[in-house]
Amino acid sequence: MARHLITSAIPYINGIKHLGNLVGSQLPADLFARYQRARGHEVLFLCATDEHGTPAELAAAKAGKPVADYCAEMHAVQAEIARGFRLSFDHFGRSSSPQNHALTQHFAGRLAEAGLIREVVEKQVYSVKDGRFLPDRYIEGTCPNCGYDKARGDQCENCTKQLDPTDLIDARSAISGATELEVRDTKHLYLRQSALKDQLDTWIDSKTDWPVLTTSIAKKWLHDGEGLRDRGITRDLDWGIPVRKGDADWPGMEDKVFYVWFDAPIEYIACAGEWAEANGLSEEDWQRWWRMDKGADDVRYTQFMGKDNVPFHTLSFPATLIGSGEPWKMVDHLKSFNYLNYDGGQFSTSQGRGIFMDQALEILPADYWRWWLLSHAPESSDSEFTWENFQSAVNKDLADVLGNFISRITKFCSSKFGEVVPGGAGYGEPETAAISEIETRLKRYEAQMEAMEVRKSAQELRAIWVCGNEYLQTVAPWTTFKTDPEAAAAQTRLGLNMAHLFAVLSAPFLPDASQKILASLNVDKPIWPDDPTTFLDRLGPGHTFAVPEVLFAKISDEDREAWQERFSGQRTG
RNA sequence: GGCGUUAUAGCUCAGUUGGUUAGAGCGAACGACUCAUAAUCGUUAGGUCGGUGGUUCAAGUCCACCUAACGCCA
Repeated sequence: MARHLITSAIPYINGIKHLGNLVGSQLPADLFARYQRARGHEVLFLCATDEHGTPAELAAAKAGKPVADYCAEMHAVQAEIARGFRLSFDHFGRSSSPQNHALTQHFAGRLAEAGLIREVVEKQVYSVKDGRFLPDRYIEGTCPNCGYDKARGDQCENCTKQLDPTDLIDARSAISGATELEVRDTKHLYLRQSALKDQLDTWIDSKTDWPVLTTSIAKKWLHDGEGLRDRGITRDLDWGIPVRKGDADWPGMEDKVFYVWFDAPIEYIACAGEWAEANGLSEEDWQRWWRMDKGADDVRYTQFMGKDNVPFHTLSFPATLIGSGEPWKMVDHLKSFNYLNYDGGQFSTSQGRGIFMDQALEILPADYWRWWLLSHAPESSDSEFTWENFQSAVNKDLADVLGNFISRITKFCSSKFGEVVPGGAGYGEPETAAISEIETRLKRYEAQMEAMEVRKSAQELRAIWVCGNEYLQTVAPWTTFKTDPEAAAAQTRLGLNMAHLFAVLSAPFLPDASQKILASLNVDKPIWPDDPTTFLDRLGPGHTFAVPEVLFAKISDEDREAWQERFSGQRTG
């Protein structure tokens, strides 16, 4: 039994994510986690919310709530939606957890001891009235370029020009409106990533099985221009993890917090600690997943993320781990995704364009979205969501091919033999042929799932469903029944066993539908069909079942048009 | 303006290290079946692989230039 540590990129706290975000990390990670569990492996699947930083503070201010309260509420909302999509996290943590505070401070301390932190004095805008330094985007004023009077210190939203806070005319604090601003010296910490460049380079080179997309991004950051640059890891904010050197104070850094990019990936580890705590487990129980010296040497660690996150996972986070000098588990496999486009443009959180996770669940059950998104995952390049494509794929694949198969075989059996698996003859030549075909495809399905080839896995799974319809069409038990009921009984028996097989194989993609089929077939402990020949004989004569409700309703043209209309503009509420 | 990505049948996409008649699903046409959610199964049609030139015995697959779309940065 292998051990799989699986993490999905952690979604930012300020609002509900769209389907592009979902398919870019959480959903394929869930597919992989469910598959590995189904194969009987030990899995720890972790995700969390990324809660620190300026956008969280701004969103909280906009909502008129203390930032801690806002984050707690949004975490609950995101957790609920994740459950709605059947994302099977072993724990859905928070980067603001006590565990992450402690661990982030611990790493900073280790890095400082190793001489990998340097202090830099910078000039930054200070608001006397607010009594604090202001991040660039907390400063408003008139744009020197276009005259827009609500330009921010980092960029003018009106003319999109990049700005420095000192460029603004009549600059004021976005918090209080105070105009008494001055530029003061402030001290920040930088992680000396450049000192780790060679070690990172060697480490990347050892990952010969990584996709080119991934290694080329990493290599580009390592070698372009001056090479890997040091990065600031602190900020002048209230909301975040206080800068400390392990357990000790960090002189001169009293009012600072760590920058969100530094503490967010550390949450992958801290989340395991949260998981242990939530389940009444010990330190050792989570450390055996993360510490090479405490049992993690046989763990296979896979990360899922969108392509924009690759540099953080291939360089910044590994720099933290390597720099600590401690034996932390490093990522083995890194699966990155491109972007999903929406009807000719991009999904956009800031512009409210596209379909958001909560809205998706309002109109259709999770399985519909899971199937379409996974079978069209943007793996090799960006891919495109259109309502027409969604409608036809869902109707054809789910309703016609899988749903109808379950329906026709259970109803046929029910009408001729009752709701019980019939006995009759043994399997003959057509049965052997069908089973052999399924076996071939099953091996391919398993290989694609192991390789995390999401689209190809979906394709192969669908082909397996088709085998069922093909078999029924070939042997035609409804005709056989008229002349040879014994043979028809055997054909029906295999059909029902195929339904069982399909349910088990489909579970990673379609957890709800799979569960419904298994329930109607009276199977409570599904096992993986390592040997299809014996598996397709598991439901023996006399085993009872019940005809299930229709598994997948079709999407009508009217529905599609209504949704197309509803989601054509910006999200309003 | 710089960098990068993409450009394959009507649509959404596969095409490993260059090698026989370029593939899948949907859609279309025709046929079979009637157990089933007017579902299913089979057959067929459809592409000078964005354009031009080059390397090679051989290029969708490598190189150069061009065009278009998109993305990142400035």
